[in-house]
Amino acid sequence: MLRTVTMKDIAEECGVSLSTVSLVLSHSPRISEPTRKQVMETCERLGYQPNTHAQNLALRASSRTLCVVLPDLTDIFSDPYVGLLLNGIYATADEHGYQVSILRATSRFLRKREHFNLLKSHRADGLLFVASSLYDQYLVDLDGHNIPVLLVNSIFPDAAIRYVAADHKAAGRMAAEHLARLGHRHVGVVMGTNIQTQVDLIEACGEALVDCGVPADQTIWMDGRFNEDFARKAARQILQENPCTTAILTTSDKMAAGVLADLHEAGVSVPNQVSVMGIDNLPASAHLCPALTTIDLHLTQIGSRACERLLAIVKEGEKPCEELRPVHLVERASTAPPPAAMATKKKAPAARKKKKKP
Amino acid sequence: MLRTVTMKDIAEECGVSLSTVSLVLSHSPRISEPTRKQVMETCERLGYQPNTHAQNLALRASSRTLCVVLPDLTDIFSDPYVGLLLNGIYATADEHGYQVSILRATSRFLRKREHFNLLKSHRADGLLFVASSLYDQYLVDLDGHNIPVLLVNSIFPDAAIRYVAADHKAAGRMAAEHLARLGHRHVGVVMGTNIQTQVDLIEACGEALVDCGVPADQTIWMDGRFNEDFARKAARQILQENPCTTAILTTSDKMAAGVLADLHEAGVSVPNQVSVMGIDNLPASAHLCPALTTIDLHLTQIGSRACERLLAIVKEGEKPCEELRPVHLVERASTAPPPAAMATKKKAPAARKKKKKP
DNA sequence: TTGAAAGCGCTAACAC
DNA sequence: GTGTTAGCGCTTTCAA
Repeated sequence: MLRTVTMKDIAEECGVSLSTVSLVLSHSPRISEPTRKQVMETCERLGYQPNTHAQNLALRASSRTLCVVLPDLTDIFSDPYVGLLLNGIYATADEHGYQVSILRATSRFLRKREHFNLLKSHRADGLLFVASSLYDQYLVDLDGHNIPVLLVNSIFPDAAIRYVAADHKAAGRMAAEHLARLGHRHVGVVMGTNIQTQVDLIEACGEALVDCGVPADQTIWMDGRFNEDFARKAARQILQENPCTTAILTTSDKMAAGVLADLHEAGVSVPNQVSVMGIDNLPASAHLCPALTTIDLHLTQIGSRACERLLAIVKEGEKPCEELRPVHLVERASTAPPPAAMATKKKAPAARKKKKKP
Repeated sequence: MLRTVTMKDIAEECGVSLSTVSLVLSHSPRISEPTRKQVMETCERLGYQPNTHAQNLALRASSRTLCVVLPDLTDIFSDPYVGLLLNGIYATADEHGYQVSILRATSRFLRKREHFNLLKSHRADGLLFVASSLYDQYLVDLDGHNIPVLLVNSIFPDAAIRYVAADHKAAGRMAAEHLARLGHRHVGVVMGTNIQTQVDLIEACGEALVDCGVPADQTIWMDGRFNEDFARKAARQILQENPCTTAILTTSDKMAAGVLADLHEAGVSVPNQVSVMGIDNLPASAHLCPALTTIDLHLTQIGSRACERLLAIVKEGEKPCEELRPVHLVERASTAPPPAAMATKKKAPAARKKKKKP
């Protein structure tokens, strides 16, 4: 085991006082070169490492740590959406010499209102909330307290909490326009609505669709859980309800993968019969079959930017922050013009093998 | 901002001494009920929260924190492989009331040998290394020091470091046997060899293939980087080198996704013309087209188990740990018997459109 | 049952 | 230049 060596040990070993050692270690200029050298060397030799707790205590100061709070889902870390955000957060925290600590908003966490305690107990200098949903009503508490807190790629409508998020309205519009431009007139949308940014996205999408001349009643909206399984079922149902559907838009790449899988199973060819589009641009989406057309939310950048803004708040104090970041269309193989028969405005009889609902 | 309230504040407010407050908070039985109540209530009212640094310092003790060290790859968090391991680690740490802190082995980290410092500075009670490769020679240092360290799903051949890992040899054997059982006689293997467990896996796989009657010279081995892009190229090359190939095994699901994408692009039907198989069983693999046959390494469980073992070491001291965990075949749609023409032992002339290597 | 006091390892005035 | 000293907020004997 590593025996703990303290400043006192160094001082004794060198025959100097505690404060001399302290001064050397804090790079004070008013220390003679020989003493400095001797002390440094002894530290090296004995493997001295300051006790962080003592240091933080004496500095009555920050632990130079940011906390990321994740929802308490057992599989939260294996979600690449979260991962991308974390990539950015870590990179930026690192650059600024900050540690980051990831916590989950378990029921215990919420009961004890740990988000406050983290700050009070000096375990964190600031808090980043990632992937929080509209259900996370505890966030409302954060409003007003002027606490160094920031939401990463989410928005909380009921409270004035800082955020950095992708411009989801732009994303929704962009997706709608892309599909409309290709000629799609019957689209199905698979979405989750438990997150404000999603709500914004689909609202903008709906409007844009109408603006582009797609009659509102030709669009089917399927609302449900944010995973592949729901998406699979939703895809099937959309094609049953309206066999004329030539495009399915999902509000996440993860769901798009589910749709793709379902269509593959059902023998529906993508993009020849049906186009599929996602939102997020996860790394894996480029390697789906076919490669997925999507809107790049630049999640890593959002994480990075969020961390930057939070750090500014931590260091310089109170500041509002409501930053919407640009998004971009990534066109790949999963979208194409609708099949000829479908492209016409008049509802052509569908030549598809999907069986109708009994 | 939150004003810091200390034990002293509570003591004064209640008109008792500091130590009384301390005793109350540590649930000492020798405190009168009225005092206890009064103190507790005041803590509640004033929102008292102990200063962790002071506490840790006084306890000259653990910070009840485990550190996870990840390789310094910018996209490390969005890798679901890592995510699954983290899921397990976090769940278990939580259960035991431990925090976890994730660090990246940046060059600065290595230069300063932070893995030692984390322990010395009491920022961590134990260390978990995740996704480390054979290149991470700094791990060799860990040997001998009897430090609370454990490798998660990796093995380091040059040093005696504790580990909990999937039984990769079993996985290799299982995969080989599955393909052989289906009747495949010409298989291509796409692999990475910068990780000991991978080396073990492919060795076992190669032996099993031969044992099952697949002549060694009918197997093509492609070694390279651990990502989709390499896998895509490798797949193409395998089919060029041996158009008789009826099955491609990759040593990770991620690479399998790349192979699937490449075959899709090349118009090769999976599993009708070529079977594809992965290793890991990532959540997304069930939603690939077609759904991927793979070996489940139970990564979440490995993370969980690794954390458990480390915790035992932290609490009870030195213990060796070399634990190999069972793995299981997950049969899905991407594997099937080879096409009839290929199944015969005699090399039938290939009726495939892939062009031969010149 | 409660209080006083020492000490955890470090920082930062201030004195020499 | 270097040493002395008083905290930082908490735990924990030991006394009262």
